[in-house]
Amino acid sequence: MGRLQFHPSDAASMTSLAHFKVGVDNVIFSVDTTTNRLFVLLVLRQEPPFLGYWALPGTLVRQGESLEAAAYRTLAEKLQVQNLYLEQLYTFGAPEPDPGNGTGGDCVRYLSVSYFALVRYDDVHLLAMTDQPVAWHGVEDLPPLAFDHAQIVTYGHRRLCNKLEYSPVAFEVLPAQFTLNDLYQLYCTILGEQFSDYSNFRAKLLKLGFLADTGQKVSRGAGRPASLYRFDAEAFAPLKNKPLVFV
Amino acid sequence: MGRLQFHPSDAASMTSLAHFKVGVDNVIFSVDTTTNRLFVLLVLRQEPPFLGYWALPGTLVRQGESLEAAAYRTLAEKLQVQNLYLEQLYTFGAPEPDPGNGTGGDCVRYLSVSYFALVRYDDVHLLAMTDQPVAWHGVEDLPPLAFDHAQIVTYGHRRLCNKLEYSPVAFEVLPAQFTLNDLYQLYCTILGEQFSDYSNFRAKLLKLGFLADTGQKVSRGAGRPASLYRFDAEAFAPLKNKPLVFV
DNA sequence: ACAAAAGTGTTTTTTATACACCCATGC
DNA sequence: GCATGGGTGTATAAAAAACACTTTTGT
Repeated sequence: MGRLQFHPSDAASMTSLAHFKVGVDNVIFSVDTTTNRLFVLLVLRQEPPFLGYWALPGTLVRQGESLEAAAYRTLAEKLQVQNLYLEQLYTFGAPEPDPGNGTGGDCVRYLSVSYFALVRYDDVHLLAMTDQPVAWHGVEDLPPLAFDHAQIVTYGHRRLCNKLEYSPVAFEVLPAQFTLNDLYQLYCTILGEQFSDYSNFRAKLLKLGFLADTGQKVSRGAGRPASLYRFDAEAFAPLKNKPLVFV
Repeated sequence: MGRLQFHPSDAASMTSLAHFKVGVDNVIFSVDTTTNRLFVLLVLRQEPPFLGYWALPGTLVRQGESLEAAAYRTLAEKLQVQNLYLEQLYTFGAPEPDPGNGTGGDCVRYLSVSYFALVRYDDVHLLAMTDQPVAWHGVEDLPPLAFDHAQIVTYGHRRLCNKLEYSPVAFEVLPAQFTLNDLYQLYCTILGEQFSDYSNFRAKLLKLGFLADTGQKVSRGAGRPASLYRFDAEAFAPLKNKPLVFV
């Protein structure tokens, strides 16, 4: 991918260049469709700084490892999940404030590339095998986070809302068969309450033509049983890359 | 900004971590409103690799320098411009393919953070004082670019199109006073020809209410003189952060 | 029977789109 | 006058939004 137009042989300014370690931080969202809560995955730090604070799962990039590979590696240590598609979010790389020890800017700097994803809640198994606690936290109810991870989560949430509106990510997160109300609740959970009338939401989604009625019904407590639908990827294919709006 | 949850004291895996130099590459767009051409700023490389190829202006990040600062610094060396607002585009950081010299992954890696901006053509003065040629190139007519800069330009163009549709960047690029046709031509130049009827474009923009008629007229050759408008930032303020669509 | 949830339809209001047509100026 | 570009309006279609109403179940 992208490289630079400078090179090690460009020795003139070499001495003053910054040395970096590069890390990746993952903002992994999930929705518990039974309680309708939006969660983000956090780990409990076991070392300073920010010992005892919750933080986004991340790691430093190793030799020969791509950024994405590093992101996937950290997650593989903490959870088992199917269909994980990470998307790059933002790169934070301000120099750390000079600690005042007179070493100047000569020390190693840290740069953080953040990735985000939305995963199906039921497909995730959190791994307790590591000594580092891992847990879902409701985004509306986050503890104080290490570093500026709270901002990163906010940034990721905004990106998630946007994605939801113009791409069919919702169907990667719902079970294979779902009711239209499930779908509606999911949108409400992520986008907030007042984004559309349920009745109009129904009509709009059905008219798009990529929701196939399976014929099966499901009854949840009182009330009329709902039809179970599935996402028809083939019917959706021609709409790909179109600027269609889901809500 | 963002940092990591690991730290130099985490020495266990230290040995296998990658060392990075970090560079920034700028995708600077501009529109020549007289010829209606979309340009991107390129520099001619004077050193290998890709000697003699055109490339995006970039530099390596120095000690104590933020990513953005580095991006602005490179540009300051190559052009004088007012109102330059860089926006982060993407971070490319795949490990370079092993050169096969047996050094393994132990060498320094390069990571590129790209930024993009749209600048007012008339506000730019290209600086020839440097030994490196700098020039505008039409995006529809690019020479072969160094590294994968062609992809970065494509990526930036897509981002520019999106920005144009939901934010008032166009007015940062037009002169303070402009005709509605100027505005229309600008949109055509960036988005491509068939995006909207001129007449409907007019009506839509005027109804939004943040274009103030200055009362002045300008006559350009034959035809009825056009009204000069200006962007009314105050009238636009309440629409900020709204998902309004410009076209 | 009644409440609850699913699903359908109707009405009203905006937007989008495609034009036709009038206006003011240079030549 | 008439070609040229600026500017206004209209007619049609589509979409968004609000909400009334019917259907089918559990209790």
